Amino acid sequence: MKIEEIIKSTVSLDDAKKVILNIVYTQNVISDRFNELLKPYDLSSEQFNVLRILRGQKGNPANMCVIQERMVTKNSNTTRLIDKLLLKGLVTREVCPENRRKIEVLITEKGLNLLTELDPKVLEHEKSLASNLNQEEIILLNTLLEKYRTL
Amino acid sequence: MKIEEIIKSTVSLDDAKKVILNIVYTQNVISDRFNELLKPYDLSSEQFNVLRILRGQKGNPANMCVIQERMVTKNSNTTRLIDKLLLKGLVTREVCPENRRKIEVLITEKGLNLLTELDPKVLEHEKSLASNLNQEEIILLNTLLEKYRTL
DNA sequence: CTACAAATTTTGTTACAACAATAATGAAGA
DNA sequence: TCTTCATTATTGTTGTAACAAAATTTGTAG
Repeated sequence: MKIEEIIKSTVSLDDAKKVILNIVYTQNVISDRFNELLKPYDLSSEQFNVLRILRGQKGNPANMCVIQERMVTKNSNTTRLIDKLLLKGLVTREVCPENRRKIEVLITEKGLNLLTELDPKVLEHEKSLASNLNQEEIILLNTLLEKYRTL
Repeated sequence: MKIEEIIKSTVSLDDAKKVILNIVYTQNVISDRFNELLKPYDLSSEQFNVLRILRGQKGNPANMCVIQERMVTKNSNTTRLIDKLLLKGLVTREVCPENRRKIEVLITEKGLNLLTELDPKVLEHEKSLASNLNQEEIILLNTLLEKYRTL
């Protein structure tokens, strides 16, 4: 469905404007579907994102700074995000002994198991969204988006 | 900058995953810049969006349903959004006489003037974002995004 | 060794999003 | 007319986002 129909625009839109609407709207579609996927697990997409960053650390602890800079959507209060994960027993949090300003966050077995359970569903989500584009088009889309946001 | 560098990923990512990250991240870039633009005017992007919908009505009032379905990002509580615009004197709100369940929202002179003031800045924002792509690439990007989100 | 600046995280506050529950009105049928 | 259902909008509640201010620890210049 074209973006003009979606927002029921009566006038035809400039292409530069359309790109913005298309990106914003497509992001909403992605998020909505992803939140739907996560809902049964009582996990927000941000929380999931942090868990995956922690798994990517392969046993090394991550401090708040590291987590923040690896998040797609930078979130000013990582502390409270970690609080939630702590409550669910999905991560541990300890003061770093070398530098007591820092905090070491680690994913727990329970967190790892949850991710393992989610992995196939997330993969399916990613593949299903991209299923209307062939490999070449996907690569092209990546290139264009990267080029688009370069200032 | 490539999306892998941005999220400081150590492993190389699948293209289907990269598309998602690219769309989400690009949307963040767009929003951040747009909010920056609106900040001096004490207007949120949602509020701006509603004002533009109202101007698009060309004098005809819009009720809540109409506003909602034309918003790019559907927002469950349009009522409170309109409340804010009312407080600033940018819109009027009245009960529809034909059907008293409905509400007629209209943009005021003040609202129209604000939009007129913003128009060139918004245009500049749109053009500047798209400035790294030529016309052909922009159209291609629109096509690919539309195709991408089709289920 | 003290004082001051930088780095890192936490907390407070305000506003907004999501979702369900409620209210108000209208429409249609027994 | 009365009941019931559908439509439209508002409100309540809970959680989260944004942003600034504060707190804690470290490094360093005098």
